[in-house]
Amino acid sequence: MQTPHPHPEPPQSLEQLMARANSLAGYNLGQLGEIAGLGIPGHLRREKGWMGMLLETLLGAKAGSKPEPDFPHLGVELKTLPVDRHGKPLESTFVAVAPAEGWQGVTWETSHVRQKLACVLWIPILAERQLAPAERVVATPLLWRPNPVQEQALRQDWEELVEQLALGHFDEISAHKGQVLQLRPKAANGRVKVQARNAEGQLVAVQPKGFYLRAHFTRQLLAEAFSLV
DNA sequence: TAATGATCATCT
DNA sequence: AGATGATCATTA
Repeated sequence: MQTPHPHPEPPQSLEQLMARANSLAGYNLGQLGEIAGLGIPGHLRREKGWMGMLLETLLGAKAGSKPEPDFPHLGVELKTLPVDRHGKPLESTFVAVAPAEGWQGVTWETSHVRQKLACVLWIPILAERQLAPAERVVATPLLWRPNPVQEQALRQDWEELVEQLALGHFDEISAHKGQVLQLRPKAANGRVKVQARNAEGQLVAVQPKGFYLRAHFTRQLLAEAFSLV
């Protein structure tokens, strides 16, 4: 096992990326934050993306806000996943923004959701809320591609949700829709608005939304990967 | 402003 | 407890 490097270059191969990811398992975030030379917050109330940014740094992902996979050369998206002591996800997982307009002609095959989920490096982190960030522990990583059953479930939800968006129901869709994929607010706050067209074609100001994976979906994909089957 | 990284806070 | 709706930091 290698020792984590503070600021590695982007990995040149999938094998190198996985070797790095495996080398982080077992460390707590206090140790890793120190290795990376980052400040370690006492809580994540104001730094909700801190765990994700830390893992990006240690794995050599491109920092910043580019609309690209975290490892473009490898086609791999990095996602940290907070889990409880049993490995059960504690939160849903943000996937992609849902544009308020322009859905006509968009298909699942070319969708950002499918592209983002084509190949994901999941880094589960024991992150129960009672644990301070420094005490949270990195678990065994999982390189995942949707199997046919999973992709079909994602596709079905995506098509149902996008149909509603295309029909002008952006502002009416709640998080209750979708078995594995849902739409939820995704904005700095409730005053942020974007323009959408309603069912009558009128321009209306709506709160931005994003696609999220339900926790039971990520729970199942972890279970399938790590169980005996 | 819009994209990245997500978790928080509250209600049921 | 679990899920929904709301929110926070940073960067280009």
